[in-house]
Amino acid sequence: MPYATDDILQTLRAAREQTGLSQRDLSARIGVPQSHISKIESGGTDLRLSSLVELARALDYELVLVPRKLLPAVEAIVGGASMTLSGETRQRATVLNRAQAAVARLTRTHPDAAEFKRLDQTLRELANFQFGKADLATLRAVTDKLLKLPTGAAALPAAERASRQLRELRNRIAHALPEAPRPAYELDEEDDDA
Amino acid sequence: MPYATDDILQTLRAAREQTGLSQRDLSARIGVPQSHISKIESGGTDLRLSSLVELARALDYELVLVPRKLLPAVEAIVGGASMTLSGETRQRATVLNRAQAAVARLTRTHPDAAEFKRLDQTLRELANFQFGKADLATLRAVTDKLLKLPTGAAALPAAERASRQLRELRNRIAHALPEAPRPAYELDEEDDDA
DNA sequence: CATAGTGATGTGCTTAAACGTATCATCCTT
DNA sequence: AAGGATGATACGTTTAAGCACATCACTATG
Repeated sequence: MPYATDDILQTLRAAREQTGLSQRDLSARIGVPQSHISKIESGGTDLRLSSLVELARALDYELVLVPRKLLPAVEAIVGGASMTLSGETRQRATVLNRAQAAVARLTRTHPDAAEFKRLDQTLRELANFQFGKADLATLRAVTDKLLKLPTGAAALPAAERASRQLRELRNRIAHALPEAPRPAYELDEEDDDA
Repeated sequence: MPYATDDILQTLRAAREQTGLSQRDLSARIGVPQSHISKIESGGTDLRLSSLVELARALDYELVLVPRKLLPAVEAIVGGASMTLSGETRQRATVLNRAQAAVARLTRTHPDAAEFKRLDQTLRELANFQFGKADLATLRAVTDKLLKLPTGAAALPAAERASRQLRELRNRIAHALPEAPRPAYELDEEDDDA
């Protein structure tokens, strides 16, 4: 049943994909089953206002009632057609998201470790940048390391190494230096390259 | 249950009052009982998205999903706090609304009469003005005449008179002339004054 | 005072949203 | 080929929105 509310649902889906969240991620965030998110996004259900607002806020959106006369002005700001974002941008969002999740997990097991707060802060700063394929690979590799980290106290040195690598990445991008002095994805002792 | 959707409902109510519609008018327009409108506006129900959109459109509003980052910019345009409008503005909206309804009724019974289309056009133009107490009284009086008009063909001369009076009113306001040459509410042969 | 229009409430019925849980086909990545 | 993650569907239960009809107190208006 194609309601006249299609663009809202489309915006919702675009917003979710833009932030690199899966339907399951989002559903977990607001405490509903994934099946529900799917039904909503495909227009198979007629959302209640409270649900819509909750959903929108989880994606950092807000629901606004706009007089028709002012619609063009507002759409000029918001960007009317919710642009389909490039695959690269999506990958970047996804990996950043995974990294934050990994740090969050580690923080839960080590609430005392200051290194994790520093890591989280670095990740937030990285979220403001637009970076290339090599940078993406670096972030992806570091994230994988963080995800595989055991929850024991022995993880701290590895975490510190990851933290340092991410700060270097941030600084390089921030200062727009040409390229990494040595391959960015040569992270550790073991594996050497893609 | 004070949802986080209060401002939306408040905007809805403000929009309705601004256009001079009663809950019954609005309910008739979108085909729901008045009790439902009341429950909605008082936050006693959790609207479905389709209903909300329908309601908003009936009031010439549109529902838009705005990224939090752009919220200040959008609110600057829309006017954030839905200003409580003065009682005079409300009366003006109400009477204009009644007048349009009266003309619409007459048009239905006389689809051929060009005078009614002219009347409707004049009313639309008047809607763009801000007018004082005397003008309001004039409009109110003419509207009452139109409302009491029989549906027979004999109504045409009276309609023509009303049309002329409204055009004079519009011209006077548009050109900001000091005041009506003769009391605006001396409309017809019969009654003489308030 | 009577009448008409306003918004707020109440009661009952039908339908569907919300939710839990589970399965499915499809992609990638290993 | 095996593995994990993705989004789309299905089924059953509970709760409430939507709707209709009816009443109420309040306020202007004649």
